[in-house]
Amino acid sequence: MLTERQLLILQVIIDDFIDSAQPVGSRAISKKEKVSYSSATIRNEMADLEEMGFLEKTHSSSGRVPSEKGYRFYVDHLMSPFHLPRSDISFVQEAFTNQLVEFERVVQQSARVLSDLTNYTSIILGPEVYETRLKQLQIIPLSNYSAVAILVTNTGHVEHRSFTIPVEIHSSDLEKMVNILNKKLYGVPIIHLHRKLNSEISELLRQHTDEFDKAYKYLQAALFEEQPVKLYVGGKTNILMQPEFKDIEKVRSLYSMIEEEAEIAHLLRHESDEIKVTIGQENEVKAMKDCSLITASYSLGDEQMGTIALLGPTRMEYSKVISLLSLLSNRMSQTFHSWYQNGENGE
Amino acid sequence: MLTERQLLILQVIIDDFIDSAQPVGSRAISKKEKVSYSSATIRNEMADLEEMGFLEKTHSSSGRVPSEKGYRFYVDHLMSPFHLPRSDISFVQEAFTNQLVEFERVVQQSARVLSDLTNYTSIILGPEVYETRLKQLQIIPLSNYSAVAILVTNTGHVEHRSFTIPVEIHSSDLEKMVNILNKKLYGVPIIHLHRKLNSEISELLRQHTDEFDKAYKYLQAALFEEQPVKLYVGGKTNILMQPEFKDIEKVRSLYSMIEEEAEIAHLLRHESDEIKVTIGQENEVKAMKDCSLITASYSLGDEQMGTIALLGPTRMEYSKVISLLSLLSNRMSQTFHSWYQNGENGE
DNA sequence: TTTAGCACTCAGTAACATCGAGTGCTAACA
DNA sequence: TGTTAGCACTCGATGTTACTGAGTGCTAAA
Repeated sequence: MLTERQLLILQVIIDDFIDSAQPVGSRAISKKEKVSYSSATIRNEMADLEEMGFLEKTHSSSGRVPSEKGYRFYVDHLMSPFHLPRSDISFVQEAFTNQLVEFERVVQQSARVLSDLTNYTSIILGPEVYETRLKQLQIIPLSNYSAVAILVTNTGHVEHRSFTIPVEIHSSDLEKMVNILNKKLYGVPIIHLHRKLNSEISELLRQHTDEFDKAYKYLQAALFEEQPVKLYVGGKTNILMQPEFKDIEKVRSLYSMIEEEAEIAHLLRHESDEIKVTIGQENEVKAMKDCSLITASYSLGDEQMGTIALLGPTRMEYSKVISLLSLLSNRMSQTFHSWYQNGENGE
Repeated sequence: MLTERQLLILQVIIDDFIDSAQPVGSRAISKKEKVSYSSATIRNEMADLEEMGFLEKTHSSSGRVPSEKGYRFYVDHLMSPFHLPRSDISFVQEAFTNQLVEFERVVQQSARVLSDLTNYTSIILGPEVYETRLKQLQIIPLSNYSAVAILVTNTGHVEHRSFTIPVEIHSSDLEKMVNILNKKLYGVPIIHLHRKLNSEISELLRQHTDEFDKAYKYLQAALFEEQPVKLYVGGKTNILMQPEFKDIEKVRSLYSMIEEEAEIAHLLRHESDEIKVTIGQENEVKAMKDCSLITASYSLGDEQMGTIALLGPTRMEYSKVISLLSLLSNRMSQTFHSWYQNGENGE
């Protein structure tokens, strides 16, 4: 077990290192207000803390640097709560006072806020709204050969796709089909659309002509293909400001990782509604072994909608980032909740 | 004037440097097949070429490096035409064989193709279709308090925006208004929408109730706000592979430049339908002083729709890039043309 | 006019000394 | 017995010097 003094020293060292990015020496610590021991004492404690695996040296006569275990301990037990400055809080508030009435915009805006208020890269996953239901389906012919299909959900989300119409399909057929679909599918949760289509509806449609069948296939391809979850990334260049990314090679591997949307999406998705901190090697992905990822979820009532995250070096301002993520995830949930209430009752 | 021999030597030097990124020495040149002079002769010529400003030295005893003037001359007079490998050509073809029927997708795809086939960053501006006309306007109520407005053009482009409805406006009013708008605005070119709305239509609407007026204001804000032209960027990380961008500082300034969409858009827009090469300091923007930008336009008939561009270090494979841009811009124009024909006739 | 030859330049590298921030350890102190 | 002063030691960083070699410019001969 760690003594009070060790806890204090470890905390001060990590705080200092997070701030300065430089190995911390015993003398520097002994000079801190909070600490009233001589550098020699500190040195002894440091040696112990290193032996226990919380600190590391970059070379035999260097100051100490937190190990990943050190960060982990810091995050779990040591970190002092961060009070966001007024300016930051009002910056967040302002971002939400705009007439935002689309999920997409709120999410985009939030990503920007997160990266603007930190020196890290923000990643937001979602929103995946399980309660999203089909509001309306529409086909608008553009010519004899093409049309655009539009799908509107009760959350105001609009999905659209243009497609060419094979000659053998008449546009009136399409129209009829859309009418049928609208009747049958109104209010169906989007995530069940696919299934519902494949089971009931395709059966129903097949009772009509062959042309229907073909038209249906087209429509399905156009509108109901599995859509990957959206990823919003903000402040990609922030990473370049971190001294740990002076090495182009690191930057490259991290950037190309971020492009791998599927992988990121998988990484972000998380169960609990608590804030989760993943430090360095705790990350499954190699390219992130020098990074920490902090994730929080936003939700609609009990249902989780998505994840917001910040990606930075392991030397991260954990405390600040956690406060910020917490604030933002609440603010997002709140916003969505208020809409949804209206949407439900207002019909 | 330059002698034949000087032309040859300059060409070989620049070709070599583009390939190797290393200063080129006289000995290396004299060993090339095409060149049958001794290194001493080459040295003399090099000294002359340097005096004329086509070459530079990095230090007094280093090999030569092309100056910007050298590149300019190379691009204008020296470059040998590049034959794209079969594989590249078929790669481009394949990208266009998909069932692409939306401008956006074609453009996105093209940006990807460009960056995949080069080690540079691709930027595509547009499409700005002057012939785009309003096809249909729609308001779909989501609740008593909100609705989504959808605008569809004859090119299959869909624009949408959710908005909250103030209590004093009844949704049936909105509906009526949309009907009027649809009648009056059908077929109006999108770029004239704004004007038309402000002149004729608002007059017309004002003849109705006050509520109409308010609803109209809302709708206008929601749908017809000036939309900035879209920018598609591909292969941002490609820049990191270039040895001239080993310096993080350069990368950062370039990246933050690319984020300035308005500026980039302004830079890319270009008049002629020829391929335009801008080398180093010829660029107005400071952050691009070590870069070259090569732009080509794609069009619909005589009307230019937008610009495709590649951004890389001044040491660029000009020849290859020009061939590629030319191929792609043709391919894009062709594709759009074929749709548009259909769209026009098919009503 | 071309080229061989040679003196010269300078980035890059390696070897070596110096400096100083930091450590670990020991012995003295409260 | 816990704390601290003192000191020898370590090692990255920095600076000096010397050496190497790819490259040049110039001169003189072919």
